[in-house]
Amino acid sequence: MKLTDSTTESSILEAAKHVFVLKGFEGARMQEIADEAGINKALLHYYFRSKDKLFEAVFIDAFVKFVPTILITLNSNSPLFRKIEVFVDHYIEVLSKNPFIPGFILHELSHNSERLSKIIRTVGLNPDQFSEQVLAEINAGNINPIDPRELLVNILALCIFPFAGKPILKIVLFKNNEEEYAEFLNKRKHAAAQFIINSIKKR
Amino acid sequence: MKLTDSTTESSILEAAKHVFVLKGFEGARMQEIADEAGINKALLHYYFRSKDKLFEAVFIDAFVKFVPTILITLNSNSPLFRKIEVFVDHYIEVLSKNPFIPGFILHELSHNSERLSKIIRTVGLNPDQFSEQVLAEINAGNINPIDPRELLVNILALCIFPFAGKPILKIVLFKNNEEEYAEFLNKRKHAAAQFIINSIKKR
DNA sequence: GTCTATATCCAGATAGAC
DNA sequence: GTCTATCTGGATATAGAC
Repeated sequence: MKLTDSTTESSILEAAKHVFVLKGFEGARMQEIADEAGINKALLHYYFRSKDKLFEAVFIDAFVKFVPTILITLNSNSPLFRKIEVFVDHYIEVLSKNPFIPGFILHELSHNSERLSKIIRTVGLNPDQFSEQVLAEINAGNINPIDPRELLVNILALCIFPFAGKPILKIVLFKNNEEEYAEFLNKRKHAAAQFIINSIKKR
Repeated sequence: MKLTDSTTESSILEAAKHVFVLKGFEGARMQEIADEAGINKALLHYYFRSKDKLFEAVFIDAFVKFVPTILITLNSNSPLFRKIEVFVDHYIEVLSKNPFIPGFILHELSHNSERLSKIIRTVGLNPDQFSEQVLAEINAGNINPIDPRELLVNILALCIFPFAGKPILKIVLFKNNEEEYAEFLNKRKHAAAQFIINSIKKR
């Protein structure tokens, strides 16, 4: 978009992303972002007019990076079971490297749905192709009948919830042990896919 | 706890709960809580010393009301399949009446895990009895092998995610139509339980 | 472009009358 | 207990020198 992709601008964006994702819009402080970017507050306002604008840039970036790929993968041409395996494995892997993104997106979306919903629509998420595929498999007698939207929500829930709910799950299941939780997530790449396929597979 | 359960105190708590749950700790304003309770800011500080204290009262109340019942139900004596059906139906029903609670608890827990994790431990959540039951069913050859913790997380994920992710799901799946989403959640009480049971049931 | 200094605003908290 | 008025700190944002 900009030709002058100065180091400053990108380091601001990087710092802002870090702070906003961790603290949320309301909890984030411009001072902290400035510190983390190694500059001062005034420069933040020079590059981005306001906290609002800076946040919007960060949110759009995170949203576009993490959400549409969901449907791109699910709308691909792979056979259904393989698609589910690949998706779950890939998405849990990505989220393991960005564990705070789900909570960030869900929270900000809940609290600014008016302002941010236009972003969602701009991206143009469409689950129709996935739905068609599911219905075709049902008609062919390969899987048990299920509302494709239910299946889609289930897949997303099983991937995302372990991250959004990490703080409490880690305590309840693993006495707050970080390594064990990481191992749990790793096993889950396979286990969650298997759980889904087991449920819909005709036997 | 207090003998003088004045109307004022309870109306403050009610207003505070409403505002905190909707806006989060950082987003909430004492002024808004005072307005909603029909009093002024000074009285808030008279009853609860600070915003922090008021928040803690609200959070504990919400947490104790919504989280431990999860495990009480799952640790009951019902047979596994019936237990899952009852739990899913009951929990989706409860959350339908308090749709913002999941996001509230998950978000605040993520951002104050140090301060709030003692609350979690105080409540004493223990999934062991549920785990035992699952393992017993596996050994008896009634269900397919599965890590009980995976199963627990899956059940919670399928119930909670549709609420935490409501803003985006409503747009992607139903073009933002509220009634259709409510109907989706209603069908889900049965569909989600069936999805789980299908997956673990030996056939 | 980058800084220091400052303006402006607003939220949490307190003082003190009633 | 409840109010009005006020203090105080901190956060966003701007002015203006370099």
